[in-house]
Amino acid sequence: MRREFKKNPKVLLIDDNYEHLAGIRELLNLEGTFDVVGIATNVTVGLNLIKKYQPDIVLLDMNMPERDGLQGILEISKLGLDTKVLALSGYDDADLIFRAMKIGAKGYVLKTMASAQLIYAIEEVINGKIYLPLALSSRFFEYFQKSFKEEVAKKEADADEENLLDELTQREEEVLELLTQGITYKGVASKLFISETTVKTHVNNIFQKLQVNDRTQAVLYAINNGFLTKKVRISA
Amino acid sequence: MRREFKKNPKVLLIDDNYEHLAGIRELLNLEGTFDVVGIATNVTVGLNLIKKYQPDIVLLDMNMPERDGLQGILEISKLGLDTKVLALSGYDDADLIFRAMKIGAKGYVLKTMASAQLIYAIEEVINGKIYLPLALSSRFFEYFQKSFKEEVAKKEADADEENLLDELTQREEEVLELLTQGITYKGVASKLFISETTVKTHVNNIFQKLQVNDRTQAVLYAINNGFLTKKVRISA
DNA sequence: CGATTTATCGACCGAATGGTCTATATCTTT
DNA sequence: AAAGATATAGACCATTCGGTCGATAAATCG
Repeated sequence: MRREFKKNPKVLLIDDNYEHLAGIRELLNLEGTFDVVGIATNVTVGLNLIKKYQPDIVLLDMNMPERDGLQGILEISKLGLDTKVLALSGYDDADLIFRAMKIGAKGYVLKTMASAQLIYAIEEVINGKIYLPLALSSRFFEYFQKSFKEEVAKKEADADEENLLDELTQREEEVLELLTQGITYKGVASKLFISETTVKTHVNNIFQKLQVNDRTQAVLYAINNGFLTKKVRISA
Repeated sequence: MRREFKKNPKVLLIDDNYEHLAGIRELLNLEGTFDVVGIATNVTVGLNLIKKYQPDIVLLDMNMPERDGLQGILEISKLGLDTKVLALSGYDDADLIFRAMKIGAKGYVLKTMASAQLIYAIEEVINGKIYLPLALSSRFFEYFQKSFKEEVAKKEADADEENLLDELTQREEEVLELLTQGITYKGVASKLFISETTVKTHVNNIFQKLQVNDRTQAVLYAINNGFLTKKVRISA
């Protein structure tokens, strides 16, 4: 038996640029510590190869026509194997990086990066880590914070501006909650053990306090102002 | 004038551990390229100092009693100055890191890290970059992906299960969209230049397709099944 | 204690809603 | 050409909705 004692990790490459594909294969073969078990120039073929060889890691180009890289990540993860995906891209598009990481890519490297860094990234990912070069993680975090900036600003504004929902009495909240389930006045009356007239009185008060004219608008206001999620709201 | 030609960046420290506070001040003074303009052992005092000295960067301890670090970040950002916040913590708590970065911390370093790395982090942040050491960004990404895992899984499930909204014809969608704004039949009729009877016919068809009995339930179904965000939905 | 808020209820009324049945004109699909 | 889906519309009717006025009782607040 002339085999290595330590089995090499299986690597699969997907990239629509065949030259680049061949280049990486060559690089990894020279390195000698990886087995490139397959290459594909599109996701469809790649998926079949993954099913067949169950590689430890897939280097997946993000910038491909038709079925793009993001979709590819999702479909690979849908296979249910524990194949890791290392995203490859020619550009440091923050949005692309963000979305790729969000849906489960274990790393993201640029094609322009040095071979040594690519090797390192592959090793890290295979070892169960997540690897994003400093330059890219920087872009990622800018985008990440930007995408949450509105949310944070809104939360601050929400805290400042008085919520009309706070004007409601307990009983009115109960009525509103039932209204948001599309229950009729008669139904609300029987659920709360009060008369239909009383329900109507409460509803009228609710409308005035929320400054709306009908139940649909009241329900919309309630939803948009966190009435349903009120009790489960996060602090920061 | 014996002043330096290049003005040193102003640094402010907030940490409830006074010894640690003094230690960092000493370190930065020795370094000679920073001006420590103030120190505070709680956020309240710190905020006043920030208002007074408008530092370029604040080193803010995350693990403080009472008003905690996260709240501190929010309040500093609320001041509207462009003071950057570098979070300090004794532990690599993924949740804390995630939330701190989410609400706008420009970096996050552990107290156990080497002085040189702290200096480097401060410099990076002052230069407008976001700095997260590899070890912490790794933790961050694990947490990040975990928190999106459910969302992704749900999105896949959503794609599988047929959405009753897809049964609607174009015209019915238009009608439903107006219904979700709480517009009356008469109003919908005039907006779509059709008779009220026709609106009612469409509405009836909508109810049957969505398996509901009234407009409130229809609106709720629409919202819960992404009707309003349908056109702006992200692909992956 | 008097004033205010809150919760309850009745009666009356007009407008809006929802259901059903029928019917016509287009347009697509088989 | 026949069948099916779609958009349009009228007639009729019961129910629901929303508004208004007034009224009682309990609780709270100053």
